[in-house]
Amino acid sequence: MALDRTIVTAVALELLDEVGLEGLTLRQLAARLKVKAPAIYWHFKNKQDLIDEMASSVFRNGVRQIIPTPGMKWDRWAIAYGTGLRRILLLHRDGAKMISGTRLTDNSLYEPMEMALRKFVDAGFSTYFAVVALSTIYSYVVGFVIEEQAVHRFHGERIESYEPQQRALRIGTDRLPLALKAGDYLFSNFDRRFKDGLKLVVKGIAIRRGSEAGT
Amino acid sequence: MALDRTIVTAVALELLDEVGLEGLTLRQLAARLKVKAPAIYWHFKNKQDLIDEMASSVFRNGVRQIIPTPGMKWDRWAIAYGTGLRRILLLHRDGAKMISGTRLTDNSLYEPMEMALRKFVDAGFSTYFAVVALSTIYSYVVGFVIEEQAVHRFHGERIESYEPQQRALRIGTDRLPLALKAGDYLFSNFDRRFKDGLKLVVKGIAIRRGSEAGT
DNA sequence: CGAGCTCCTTAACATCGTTAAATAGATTAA
DNA sequence: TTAATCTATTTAACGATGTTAAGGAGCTCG
Repeated sequence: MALDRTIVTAVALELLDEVGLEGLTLRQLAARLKVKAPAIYWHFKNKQDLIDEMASSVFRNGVRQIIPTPGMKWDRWAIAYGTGLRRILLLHRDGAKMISGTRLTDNSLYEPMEMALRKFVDAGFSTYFAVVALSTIYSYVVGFVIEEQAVHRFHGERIESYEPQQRALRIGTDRLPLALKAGDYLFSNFDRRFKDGLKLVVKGIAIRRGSEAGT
Repeated sequence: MALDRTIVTAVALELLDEVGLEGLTLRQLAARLKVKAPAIYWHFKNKQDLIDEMASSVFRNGVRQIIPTPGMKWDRWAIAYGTGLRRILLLHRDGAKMISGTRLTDNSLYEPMEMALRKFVDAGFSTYFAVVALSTIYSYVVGFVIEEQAVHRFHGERIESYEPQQRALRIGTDRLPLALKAGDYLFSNFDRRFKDGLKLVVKGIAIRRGSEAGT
């Protein structure tokens, strides 16, 4: 009855948060919608089509967070872009994996991209280097959050084999002191490490701005 | 008979190259090994265990490419590390996705990590910033190659909806000139864009070296 | 010779994505 | 008003998947 792509997508995202991307099945989703599984095929071509729509929906809802603010200087905005992008990916369990495996064909996403590139170009970047800058931040964020969500699954819970003690046991105490210590930084305080990595990328963009790319 | 984890893993990687991560099934793998599917369970706890081993194997074989050379300056090596890491991920279809979804628990990987961190620390970085630097490159590379392999699946073939013309149609010609032009850069010449992004990251590491992180 | 271990097969299970066909309800056309 | 058409779903089924249980062949060693 009152069943359309929007509602199916919304409920699918709820289910995603509970069972993860692997656990997301059409039968479970259908049950939540008080419907049988094949009914979903009236609204979506197949499961991938549904997942594409889920990803697009998440992006569409969050895109405001990463649209350039007119007055803001390019480097401050670049930080805001990376931060906002991460926040979007963290909105749902396995968010980064979901989005990375998806073709974001939603046309409404090209306009924010245009604005983002414009921000760089207006600051004096070539179009090519604007693309490099933007996509480098994007790659960094997606890569970071995929790792983050592999450890944190959602908010809170941790996965056993990432427990510091387990890791320490495998490494041994003496021979690899740096690798051992690295665990403290790698598996806790993701916020801080993310921010520091992002700052570093933006600094790199700034410094390579004049010297055009490829040199 | 002559069936062990090494052989199963090797054949699984061959199969991966032909069918991709989604198409990789235990029955197909078993057929190649001239064996029935449950035989695999003698050597591996389950499918994830197999995939973990595949990923670890790829890494173990390629790790030499990303081990620091003693004489090399840290920033030149950082470039070599990113480049080598990408090459490893590109060795197999869906390589980046495979590795990103995997816990690399192989103990033999901690030693290269130790050496990598040592390279940074010896150059004057704090342990924390060495971790930030290394993991930032890692995240960037993984994120980049996931995208790259979504477009290129393997070497050569391209996926239809990424075809420039298709994209141009969706975007429209006039209103979003930068987003349109971006397609040229985003979907061709991955080598160049990767290298430029990597350079940018390494430059960022260099500049933030003195000013400790978190500031 | 026989017990036990290693490694594989046969058989089966629940579950999955997906398709085909039937069907109820609403809308439209005659 | 009735017949036809369209929309949205159900029922039934298919082939395929990961995985488990039980059994059996072949080797090793007491």
